[in-house]
Amino acid sequence: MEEFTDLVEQLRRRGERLTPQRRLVLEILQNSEQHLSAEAIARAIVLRYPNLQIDQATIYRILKWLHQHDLVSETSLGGNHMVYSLLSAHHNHHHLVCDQCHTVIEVEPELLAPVAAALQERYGFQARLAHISLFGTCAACRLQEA
Amino acid sequence: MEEFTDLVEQLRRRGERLTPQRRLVLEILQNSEQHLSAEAIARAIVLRYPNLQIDQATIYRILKWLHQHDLVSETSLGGNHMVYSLLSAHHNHHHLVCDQCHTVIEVEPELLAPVAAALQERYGFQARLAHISLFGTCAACRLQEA
DNA sequence: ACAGCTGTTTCAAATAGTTGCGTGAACCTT
DNA sequence: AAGGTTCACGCAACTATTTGAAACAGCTGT
Repeated sequence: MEEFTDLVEQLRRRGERLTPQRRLVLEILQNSEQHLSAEAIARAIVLRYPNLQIDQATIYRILKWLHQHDLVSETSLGGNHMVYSLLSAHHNHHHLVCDQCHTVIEVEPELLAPVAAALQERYGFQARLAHISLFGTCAACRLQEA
Repeated sequence: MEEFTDLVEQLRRRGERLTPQRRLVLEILQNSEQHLSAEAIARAIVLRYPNLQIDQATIYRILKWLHQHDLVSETSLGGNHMVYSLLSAHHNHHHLVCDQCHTVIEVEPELLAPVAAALQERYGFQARLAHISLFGTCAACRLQEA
């Protein structure tokens, strides 16, 4: 809960407006260990506050807004929808997604740190490398091919 | 044109079925230097053969099929649609996409080669790193922020 | 050239996400 | 606490892409 007010304060300090809808989405993300889809967030809201309901367009706008402020990641895991999760300092990682069996392997964020450094140095580009997905073929599926 | 029959033969050898629609999409991709959206491909087809018309669902299915066979890349450049391009040995690259000004910087594929090697070695995962996009903030936009 | 098996095309409908616009609410000022 | 400005919300319409099902067409063997 402390983290929650933390985020709220962080946003307020940036001059952002805090609506109940925004607090709600933040709360849901805060209380989830996993990546959530926009629809899962909507369901979680209704589950927790059965008489509330947030428009889907609003949820998408809030997620985009949080993403722009670098508070959540927006990731494709190969399915037909994006998943979102809070960018806490701990618990960051990237994803290896197998195109064949759709398994997702989580890898340490350090793996891409040298890339980020190189981009910064050579292009002055500050890459946002958080919860990225890389697609390919996992070890098990490679074996099956042979 | 030689490359074209090359691709066709490559697919036929794999036992794939070659329909006029597939040849057409291949031809369009072959003759384009740039990344094309599905809609751009449809337009290009009508432009070249005004009395022909391929269903959009077919175009999407063909593009997915070519992507699965590692003949084309499927990339998001931050807009609301994917772009596709032939994976010729030459002319490969990755993209740095600025979230603010939407500028796209092309970078050499070698930049991610160490990552691919590390993933292979540590996870047995064979990553498909071709025409990937990394998002972030470009040098110019970073200056403006300060 | 023909027949048949199998995979592909088309059409229409579904899904994920976006956008324009009018109303309403957050936050600043007083 | 009231007033006004600015921006977010809700609704509905729209775009990009996917999927199911039925008709159709490559390719193989004859």
